[in-house]
Amino acid sequence: MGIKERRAREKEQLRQQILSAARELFVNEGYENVSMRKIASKIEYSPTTIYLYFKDKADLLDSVCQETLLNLLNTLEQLKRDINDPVERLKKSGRAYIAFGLKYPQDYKLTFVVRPQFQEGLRLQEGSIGKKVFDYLHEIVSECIQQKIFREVDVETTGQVMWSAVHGVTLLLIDFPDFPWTEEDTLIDTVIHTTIQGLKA
Amino acid sequence: MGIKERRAREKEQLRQQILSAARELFVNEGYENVSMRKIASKIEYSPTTIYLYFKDKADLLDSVCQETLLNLLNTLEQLKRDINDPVERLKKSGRAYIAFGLKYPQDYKLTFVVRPQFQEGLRLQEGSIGKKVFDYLHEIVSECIQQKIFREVDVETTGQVMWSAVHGVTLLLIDFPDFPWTEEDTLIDTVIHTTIQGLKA
DNA sequence: ATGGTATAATTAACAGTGTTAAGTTAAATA
DNA sequence: TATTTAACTTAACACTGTTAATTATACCAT
Repeated sequence: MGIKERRAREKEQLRQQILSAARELFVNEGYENVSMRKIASKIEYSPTTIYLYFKDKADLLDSVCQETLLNLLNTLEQLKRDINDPVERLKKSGRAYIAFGLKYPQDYKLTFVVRPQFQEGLRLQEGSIGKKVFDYLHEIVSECIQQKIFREVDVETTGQVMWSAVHGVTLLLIDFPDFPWTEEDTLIDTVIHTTIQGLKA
Repeated sequence: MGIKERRAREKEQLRQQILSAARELFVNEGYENVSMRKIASKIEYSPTTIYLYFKDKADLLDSVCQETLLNLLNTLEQLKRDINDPVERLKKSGRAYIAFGLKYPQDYKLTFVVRPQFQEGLRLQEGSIGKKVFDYLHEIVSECIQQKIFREVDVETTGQVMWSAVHGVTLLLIDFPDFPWTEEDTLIDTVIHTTIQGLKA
């Protein structure tokens, strides 16, 4: 009975091999400049083998991004345990989100900029990791409103405003590293602080 | 002596024809889904003719982008003349900026996301239109601070915070069109309003 | 151990891409 | 009218993602 399991294990192993080859190439050379043949040759399989494990190139990208999202989610969940005050949690979470983006800039862009472009009609599916990340943000914001710390704007909008701010500054810092930014941490803190203040007022 | 001029005029005319055919296709079908052959057939020339006028497909998109950025700049300059109150001007400018991004998502992404990545070490080039757009923002923010409407944060940081907000929401709306956003205009207004409030407080 | 079977991986091919080199047509000059 | 020059097209190359058909491999029952 162990044979089927070993087989499944081997299959999973190859899947992971494809996945990590794809990530490395996507990150280093850009999604568009990476062909299925290039990925295949990296792992020394024929190009079509990949199609036995992933529907198409976009699906492969999607799987790579799911992994990234999972990493992000874990980073955030870690914070939830340690902090009680919702505003403080929101601040720290925002910082953590941005820090994650800056630590893995190419993975961040792959997930939040490239993937949507090539996975047309991508929505936040129920149960998906992306949904969970957003739910996490949603939850904190929700608490801030319940405790009457934020003014009465509906939860959805408030969360989306917060997301816009952190997403925006993350991408700007990634894409224009040579721009004369004010000191990085200052900028990040000011973005978060300003947004939170704006939501209070 | 008029012949050379007529020829030059005709050449410029075809260049414009290519440009506007490309714009229309890029806007309607997305840069990735538009082939050189498709553009060529739209203007009833052979595909290779385009290469007599533009270096490659990226250059074609770049030219489209420059034109539209110029439009944006003109739109903003118009606002400057019509509105006196700096806060009101900032609001309207933010909305115009976002509206531009949503109308020409490929242009916007090319300028502010894709190009910086592939032209490593690229700053907003001195004299470029992108730079001028940022300078414009800088100028308004500067006035808001001078008039003591905004709290005392230095001009650079304030401008960058504002940019982060509009950049963020623009990209999110472009990249996740199927996300369950609150009504688009509501979100945009709230982002701008929140950021401005946060900068006042 | 051998024949059959399911599964995994490959080869060959299609229709399309951006782009270049070579060839052709048309127009302006001498 | 012949020649030069500019504009444009044809044919081709080296790719791309992806599918159908085919081969090789590993397992199972006899």
